[in-house]
Amino acid sequence: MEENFPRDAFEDAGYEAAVVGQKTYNGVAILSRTPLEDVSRALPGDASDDQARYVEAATVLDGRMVRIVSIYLPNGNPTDSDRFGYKLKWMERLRRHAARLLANEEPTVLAGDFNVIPEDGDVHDPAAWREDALFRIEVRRRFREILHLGYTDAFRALHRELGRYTFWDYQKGAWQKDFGLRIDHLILSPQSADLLTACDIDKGPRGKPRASDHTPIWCELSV
DNA sequence: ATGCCGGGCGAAGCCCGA
Repeated sequence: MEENFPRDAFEDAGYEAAVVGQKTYNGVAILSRTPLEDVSRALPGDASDDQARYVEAATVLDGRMVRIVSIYLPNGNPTDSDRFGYKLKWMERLRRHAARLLANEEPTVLAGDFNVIPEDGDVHDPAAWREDALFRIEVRRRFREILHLGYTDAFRALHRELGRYTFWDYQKGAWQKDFGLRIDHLILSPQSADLLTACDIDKGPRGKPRASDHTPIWCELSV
């Protein structure tokens, strides 16, 4: 819930926040050192969808409007449940909206937990994951459809190496064995891809006590 | 083919994640 978000702590640290949350389950946020404007709190295309999985905001940087979209894309497992259909529909809504965002011709970043493993090299054991909702061909196809609109996977644009992950399960010693997944992505519009100077995954936080099962991915855009 | 972790919720044990 937004009222439980530690807004004051972030303000003290110099950040404004755009937050969308719900009890127990989902939540997304954007933090910015510069004022946020034009905040959208839902992914268009289904007014009945009340899951807190989308927030979008713009801010002016160096006199130029920059737009950030923060998402928590549905997991979709099990694939024989309506959760999988919800994921596919959510991705189709995201594609439609991503197409519309291109018309702004702004530096735009689609960021977050996409729950999509793009390719074989993004999972330790592709064969074992083939039928999982994170790797099913229908899901990867929809992810590629978004890229093919003209977006760039920031990490893959700057790194050819395989086996670089953003998530490791808590179970079965996945972290110790480096059995991970690359499912958190920074997806850039042409105008932001033109400014991309660096992108990487920071494994440090995942190794700490009581860590999240995800670890940060970051990128740098420079004029 | 999942629930061996781990967190949230809420005060035990279920639900959920990926």
